[in-house]
Amino acid sequence: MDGDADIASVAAVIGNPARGRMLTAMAGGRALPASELARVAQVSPSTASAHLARLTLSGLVAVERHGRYRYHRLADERVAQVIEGLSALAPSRRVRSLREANQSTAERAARSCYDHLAGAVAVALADRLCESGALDRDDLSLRDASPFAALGVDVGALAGARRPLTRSCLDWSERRPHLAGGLGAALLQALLASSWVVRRPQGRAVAVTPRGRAGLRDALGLDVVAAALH
Amino acid sequence: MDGDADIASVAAVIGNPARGRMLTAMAGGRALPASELARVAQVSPSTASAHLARLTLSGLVAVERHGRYRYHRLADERVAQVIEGLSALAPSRRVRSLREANQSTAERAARSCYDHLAGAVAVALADRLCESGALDRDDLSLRDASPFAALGVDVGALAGARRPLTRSCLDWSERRPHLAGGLGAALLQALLASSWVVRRPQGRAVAVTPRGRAGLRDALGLDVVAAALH
DNA sequence: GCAACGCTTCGCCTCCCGGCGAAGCGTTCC
DNA sequence: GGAACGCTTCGCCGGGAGGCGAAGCGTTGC
Repeated sequence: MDGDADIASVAAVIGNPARGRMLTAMAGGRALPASELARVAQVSPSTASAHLARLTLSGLVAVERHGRYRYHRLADERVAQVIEGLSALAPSRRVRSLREANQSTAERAARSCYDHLAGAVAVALADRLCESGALDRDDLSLRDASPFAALGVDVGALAGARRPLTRSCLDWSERRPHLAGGLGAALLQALLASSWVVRRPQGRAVAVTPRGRAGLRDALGLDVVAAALH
Repeated sequence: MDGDADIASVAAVIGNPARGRMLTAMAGGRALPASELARVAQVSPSTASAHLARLTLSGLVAVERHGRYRYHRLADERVAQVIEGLSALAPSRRVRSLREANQSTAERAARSCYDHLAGAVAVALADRLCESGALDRDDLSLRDASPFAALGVDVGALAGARRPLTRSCLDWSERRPHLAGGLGAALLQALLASSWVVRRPQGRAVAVTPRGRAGLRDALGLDVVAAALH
C-alpha cells in the first residue's frame, strides 16, 4: 500500500530557475531541441543536458529523437495545467530589454497554452462565444455547436473522445477564464489550419493574421484589435 | 511592464519535503497551528517557523493569530488547485507504519480537498449525480438542481456568486473527476452540517456516518460502502 | 573519411539551503 | 508574579544541488 503523494519531489524539479524557464518555453505546446532550451534557460549545453535528464526522468517531459536533435515537450496535459497554475501564483518578472518587452506584450495579447489558445484574444473569444450562446457563461460548457462549425471545427468528431469536451482554464495574464479541453485544442488546430492564426518564430506568442481578423469579425462579430488593446 | 511569470520561485517554495508535507496537511482546508505543522512536517519548531515564514511571505499561506496560537491555512483556492495538480503528478510515497496505512486508506475513501469532498466517495457521488441527470457527464456543469436541494444545498443562493458554480477537479487517488467550485463547497458544507459526513481528528480524511450512509442511499440511491471498496 | 554539429558524460568547485539547539518574546493560566 | 506554553530569532554546521569546461559519442553532410 502506498501513502500520500509526495508533492515536494515534483515541485523541487520545477523549482529551479533554469528548469522553470525550460518548462515555461515548452508550455507553448511546441517540442523544442536541447540547444534551444539551453538558450532560453540561459545555461551551458552541459548544464541544460543535466536539467533535461532530470525533467524526463521525473516524467514531466517527453523526448523524441530526430536525427541528431532531441525534441522535448511536456509529457501530458496535467503537467501543462500545473505550469499554468504556478504562473497564476507567480509574481511576474521585470523585463530587462526591449525584446523582452515586445515578447511579453505579444504573449499577453495571444499565445498558445499547451494545445489551446490563451491571452487577451482567447479571453475575448470565450466571452464572445458566451454572449452568442455557444458556451455557458458559468463554466464554458458547450451550448450550441454551430459557431464552432463556422470556424472550421468538427465538434461531432470530438464527441466520443475520452477527454473532456470543454474545460475552463484560468488565464494568468488576464485573470479570467478561456476555453481549454478537447474543444479548445480543436479550435486552435482549426485556426492554425486556416492560417487565421500563426505561431511566432519563438516563444509562446501567436499572431492573428489579417485574414483571421476579417474572418473572426465576419463569423463572430469579434474585433481582435480592440480585444488585444484591452 | 513586467515579463513572463517566474514559476520556479513559487515551485521552489513548495519543493521542500517539510514544506510539501505542511501544504499537503493544509490542503484538507483546515487552519492548523505551527506546532501541529511542525509535527506533520517532522521538523523542530524552529525549523518549522522558518518554513512557515517563507510560505507566508511567498503568499501561499495565510495566518490568523488566536492568542498565543498562529493558525495557518492555504491563501486561496488557486494554491489548493496547484497542490492538487502536483499530487496527481507525484509518485505516491511508501508507507512506513500501520497508522500511515490506515490514514492512507481512509483518505483514498473520502477526504476534504480544500473546501470540497474528494476520494472514492466523491467520485462515486459525482458519477451518481451524472447518471441521475443532475450534472453534465462531460464537464460536471449543473443540469438539475433538485437532487442538491434534497441534500440540503441552497443552489439559488450560489447563483449570484463571482465564483464559478461548478468546477471539475481531478482526483489524484482515483484519476477521475469529482465536483469542486461553489457547488462542491456548498455540498461539503451541507454534508458536514447534517452530520452525514464528519472530519476525522487529524489529516484530511473524513468519514461518512451511518446516518449519512442511509441518507445518501435514500436521497440518491448511492451505496457509499460499495463506492469506497471500489 | 573527416569535419561540423548536437548532445551527453565526467570531474571539479562553490555556495546556499535546511537542519538543530539555545535564548528571547509574547500570551495564558494559576 | 511567576511558571508554562507557543512561537520566533540567532548562530552554527554539513551536505548536496547547480554551475562550468573538457572530452567523448553519435549523426549529418561534404
